[in-house]
Amino acid sequence: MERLARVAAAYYRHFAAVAAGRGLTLMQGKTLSLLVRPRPMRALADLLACDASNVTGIVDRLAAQDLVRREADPADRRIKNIVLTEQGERTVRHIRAELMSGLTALERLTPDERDTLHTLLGRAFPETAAPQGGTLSGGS
Amino acid sequence: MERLARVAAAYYRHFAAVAAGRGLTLMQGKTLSLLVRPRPMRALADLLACDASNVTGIVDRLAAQDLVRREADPADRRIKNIVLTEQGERTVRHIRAELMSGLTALERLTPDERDTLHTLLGRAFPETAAPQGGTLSGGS
DNA sequence: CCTAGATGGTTGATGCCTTCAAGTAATTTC
DNA sequence: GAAATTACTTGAAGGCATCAACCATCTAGG
Repeated sequence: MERLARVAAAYYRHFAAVAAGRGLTLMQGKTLSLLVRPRPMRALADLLACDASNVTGIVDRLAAQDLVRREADPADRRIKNIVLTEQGERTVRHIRAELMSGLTALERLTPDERDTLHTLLGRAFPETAAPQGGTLSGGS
Repeated sequence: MERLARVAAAYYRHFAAVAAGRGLTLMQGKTLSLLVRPRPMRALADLLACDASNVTGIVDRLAAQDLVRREADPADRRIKNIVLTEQGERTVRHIRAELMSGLTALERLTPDERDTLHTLLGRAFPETAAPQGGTLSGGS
């Protein structure tokens, strides 16, 4: 329980450090890694669990670094879809790679143990079951 | 791995919500719950993994709400020990209680499973082994 | 069609956290 | 006792969180 708090803190610090290595903040890194496919601002706000007005600023800063682009939605002109630029995709790949390489944590467990861990976390926190915002498995 | 990210996020949101219920921010709540016993500012900075200059402001705000008090250290007059006021102790108790009651998560597991989870997390993240900043077990 | 209401996004204000650089006071080291 | 450390504070600049207000657009009801 308390260990969980520490693990959570360690994870966040690690992520923030990796993002900082590329001149990004935690939220900017999180946002980038959500953009495996284009998403409207509103979707980002939901996934980041923050106010929509907040996303405006975050995307502004990402766009200022040319990592992201706003694209008008043809079907609904209110919507702006956020898309990774090529540089943005490169950055995401790098971040993901560093996240993994730095996270030797899970390699200290056997595959069986990893599976157990995953199952237990899933049982304990069913509400974290991945809506559809995952980094993979985009069943359209 | 990705599940870990979600669990971490969920944990933080929960903590922040509980703190907000008492008019506190996440960092203020964290700080309060570290004060099971008096600690110098520097120790708080280390435990919170943030800059010392930061703690000044956090403690200022807690002190302004009369939850915390600065006490001069008799042995080293540079040091200011931060102590919970009575109201601060009440607040900590409430926060801790709400944290537990809201966290039915672990009750979804059997004691055996809880133990396994704890062990696995400990093996995967040995660096989170609890220096001595815990909320209990203060073996002086 | 056309008004009323909901929805997507932006802006502005305020407050808190974060990082950095600089500064004061007290302690340690030589 | 001078020099280097250490504990804490201050100030400036940037980012995130929350809230209220605001346009533009879409959707419903008449």
